[in-house]
Amino acid sequence: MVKITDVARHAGVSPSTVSYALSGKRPISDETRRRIEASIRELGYRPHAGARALASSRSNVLALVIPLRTGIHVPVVMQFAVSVVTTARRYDHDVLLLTQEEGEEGLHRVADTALVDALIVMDVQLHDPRLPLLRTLERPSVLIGFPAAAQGLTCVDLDFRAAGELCVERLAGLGHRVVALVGSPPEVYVRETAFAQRVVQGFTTAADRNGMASSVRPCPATPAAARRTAEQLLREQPALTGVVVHNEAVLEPLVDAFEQLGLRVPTDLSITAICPDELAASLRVPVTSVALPAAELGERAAELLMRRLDGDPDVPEATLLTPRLTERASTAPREAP
Amino acid sequence: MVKITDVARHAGVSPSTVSYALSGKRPISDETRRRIEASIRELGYRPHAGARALASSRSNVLALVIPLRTGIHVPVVMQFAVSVVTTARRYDHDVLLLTQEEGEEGLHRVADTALVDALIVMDVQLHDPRLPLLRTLERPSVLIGFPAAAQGLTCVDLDFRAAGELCVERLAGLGHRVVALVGSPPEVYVRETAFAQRVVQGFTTAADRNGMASSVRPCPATPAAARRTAEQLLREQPALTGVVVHNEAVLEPLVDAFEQLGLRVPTDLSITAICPDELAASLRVPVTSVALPAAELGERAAELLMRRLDGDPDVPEATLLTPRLTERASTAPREAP
DNA sequence: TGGGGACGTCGAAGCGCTTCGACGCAGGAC
DNA sequence: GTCCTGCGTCGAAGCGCTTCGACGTCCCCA
Repeated sequence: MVKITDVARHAGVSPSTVSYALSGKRPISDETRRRIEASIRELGYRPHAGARALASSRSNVLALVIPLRTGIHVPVVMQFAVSVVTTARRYDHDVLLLTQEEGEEGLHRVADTALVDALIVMDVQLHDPRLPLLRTLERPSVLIGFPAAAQGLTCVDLDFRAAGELCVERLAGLGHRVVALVGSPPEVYVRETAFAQRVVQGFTTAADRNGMASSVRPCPATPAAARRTAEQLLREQPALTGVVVHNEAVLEPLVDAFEQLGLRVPTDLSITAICPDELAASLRVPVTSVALPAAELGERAAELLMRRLDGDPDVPEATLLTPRLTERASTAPREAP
Repeated sequence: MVKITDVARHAGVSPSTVSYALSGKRPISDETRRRIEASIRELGYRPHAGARALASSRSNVLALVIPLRTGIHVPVVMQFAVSVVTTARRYDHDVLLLTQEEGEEGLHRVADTALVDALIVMDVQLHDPRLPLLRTLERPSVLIGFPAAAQGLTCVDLDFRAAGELCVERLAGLGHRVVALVGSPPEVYVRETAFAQRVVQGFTTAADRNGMASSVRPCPATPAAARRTAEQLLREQPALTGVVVHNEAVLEPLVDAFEQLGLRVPTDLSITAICPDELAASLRVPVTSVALPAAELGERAAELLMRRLDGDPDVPEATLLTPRLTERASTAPREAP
């Protein structure tokens, strides 16, 4: 293994000079820098990560905690993770993958051993047991999702409340008066996943504001459940003409189910969804949707973390991305009755 | 930060004794060990990862390189990753996430800086440009997938050739004489992804062996493409009664398409697939399938790597998992003509 | 009864890097 | 001409841990 002393000798300087040339923390003459760079290239030098971490108390590694639970759309998690990795690399950092299964002990482990400099935590619950820990940890963290009490924590998320409202407002603008929300699987609400509840709030608020008849229905992530949900909705709200779907897994089967029950989309029934754009656009009937910007969320999270690591004093605590609705083929004005 | 010297003082022993108590590399009396453990607990000591890595030349971190490309089923990648992380943790290791985008430079970086002790590389191509690098790297690696020339490399994969054969043999056993393979998207074959080609080989071999009429058709990962493929197949092979699907994304739309074209599954058309069990089992018509054992592959890969890190001299180079077929509702004996 | 292990512990060296203080030197201000 | 300042570089200390060799003690066997 070639080390910094080898480079120093080869370039005719001291090890500290090589270190400063690499880090830029002290001025180095162009001439010297060039010699050092040449030596590094020639010898194929790579600084030892452990030695660096020990001496500088910086590992240049971020921890990313991903959820494993059911009811969470896997491609979204993946997109997010990839985006975090890509962004971290732009700032010369790497990403350590943790599963939620490891729990608080896992967070402690990687933080207290200085394996990582900072953490990104996904799938935050309204009353997440990890919050106190994250607050006391000596390393900064960014949460994806907003817990009930977010003070002192850096949080990033899509504004799901506004997303719910946006979907309803769109339907209202098209003249629909009776709407329903097909939500995430029941277990997601049971464990008080923040974003799911916010969608419900936004949906309800906007429906009330517009004087619409509305109902909310969680839905397990299976085609059979989708079909059952569609049947129940039509039975209980025969005048239903607008549906908001916040459940990636059943979006397609749900559309199919409605059509098999005799409703044409969008002629008889308008559908809007909150889901990744790729999914909405790829369906047989492309669905008008509010995008779930997983990649942007990942990027933002990583960037906020880098700012905090840089000691930036005014990193915003709350970052809510504004939802954007893309019109596709699943929405139309309500037919005159 | 509490360090090993603090623990040593608190327990009334020398730092080296604490270290040996922790690593078990030298015998320590029960009495002393207990005192040390108590001190560790009381002080909340966690060894500094960087210092450890520097002194022991072991970071206890594995690199996992995941593919980003199109045509690869995301949930499978995720399952695999989670399984690697879980298994690595069993052996007290963590996992650093790299994207394929980083390429050979990324491999070099994490290996040469001693950030990681070993690497797991997914989505290996038949003639993967990373192979020479992996061979010369001073750290062990395990590949998921078999390149054309695998000597000197530790590889793990499902036996896709056998999986292809198994699907055909099942159809043959049910009396089917005309079969087709709906494969992965064309780009997967273009870049010579090993597993896709092996399925084709197995399929063709078994079909020939059984004197069946057969055809192979790559299929883009969209419902529209699935429908088009179904139509073309029926046009070109009107006597078709058996289909093997090796393409997660189109499995469901393909079944739908066949049914819409007037074929009942399994009465008129038997279908077998190579895909994750969850997917096959969750469809409206549960599909007879050969499981893609992502979790098991991940576990095997991590375990092989741990053995190599332990210096085990006879770690097998090739590990091919035997495919298992699960009978479901999509296959039936061929109707008497 | 003496010698040789095994056991349990310690001290010191060193892993490869960063960083702090110091120092020589050139240039500008007076 | 002197003094000060800032630039560019060096040497040494030290980050927190592991590991090697050494040493004392005890026990067992000849």
